[in-house]
Amino acid sequence: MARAATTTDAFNAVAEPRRRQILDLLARGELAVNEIVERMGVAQPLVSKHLKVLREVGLVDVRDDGRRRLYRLDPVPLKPIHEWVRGFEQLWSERFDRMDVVLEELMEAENDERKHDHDPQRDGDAAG
Amino acid sequence: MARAATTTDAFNAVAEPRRRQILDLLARGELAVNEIVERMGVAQPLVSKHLKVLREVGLVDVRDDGRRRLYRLDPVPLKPIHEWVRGFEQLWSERFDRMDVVLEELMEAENDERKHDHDPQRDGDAAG
DNA sequence: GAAGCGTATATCCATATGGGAATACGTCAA
DNA sequence: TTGACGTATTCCCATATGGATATACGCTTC
Repeated sequence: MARAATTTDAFNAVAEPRRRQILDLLARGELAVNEIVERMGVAQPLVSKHLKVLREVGLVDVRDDGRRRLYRLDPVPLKPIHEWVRGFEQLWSERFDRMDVVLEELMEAENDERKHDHDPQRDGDAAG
Repeated sequence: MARAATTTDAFNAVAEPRRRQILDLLARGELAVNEIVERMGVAQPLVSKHLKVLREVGLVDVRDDGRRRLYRLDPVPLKPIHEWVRGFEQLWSERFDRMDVVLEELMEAENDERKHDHDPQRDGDAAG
């Protein structure tokens, strides 16, 4: 019945453009409510409401500072979104129209993760 | 006023779990409505409704086949989501604890985007 | 304590959602 | 044509949204 609450998960929370905008702002660093209000040009109560939604899905943390409240980004709840969409990436990306390249990149990525030992000179070729 | 329509963009369309499920199913290949209904175990009119939303945001294409309608995935509208979330990836991912690697990957991505201009007549060359 | 600031909460409203049920529509088989 | 099938559409409802406005709360300074 009715649409799922915006506080259900990050998918729903982030469907609202202004909430994405807030997250974009907070990506640069901690901000007080009023600073967000000024940068966005919307009413303060509205910003507080959006922040509440973001808090409830864990996308932001709050910290008291005198009579101000400083909000900080917590990107972790975005992970499921990233992972879900990522599964479709190969279906649109030009980078993936040749399977050998795809596999090569995947293996490089795995190697990077496993031994943190990547090749320092690989800028003259490829993709060109 | 009121929440933005589900048909506003992919962000809103995809906020609904069943719609993500449909896209997951279609990622494997074209499906008729009834096949989706069976795999999801929900009422047929509901599936048709969800498909309509997905159609309106361009996430699926339809094709008539006798009295059936075959739905096919079109992942392109997911791109903005992927790109937006990707901007936050470095904030949680282990792969990004080495800044040099991060910067290198970002520059590659930018180059890829800028050169989108690649030769339309030949698809067998370059890129590798 | 009073005033003022920064922020959160409470109403109010129009809107349209996801679901269920019933039904209309188009196509194929007798 | 008649019927069955596969899909889409219509009507109904409870729900809660985003925004506007007004107000309450907590802290700080006087």
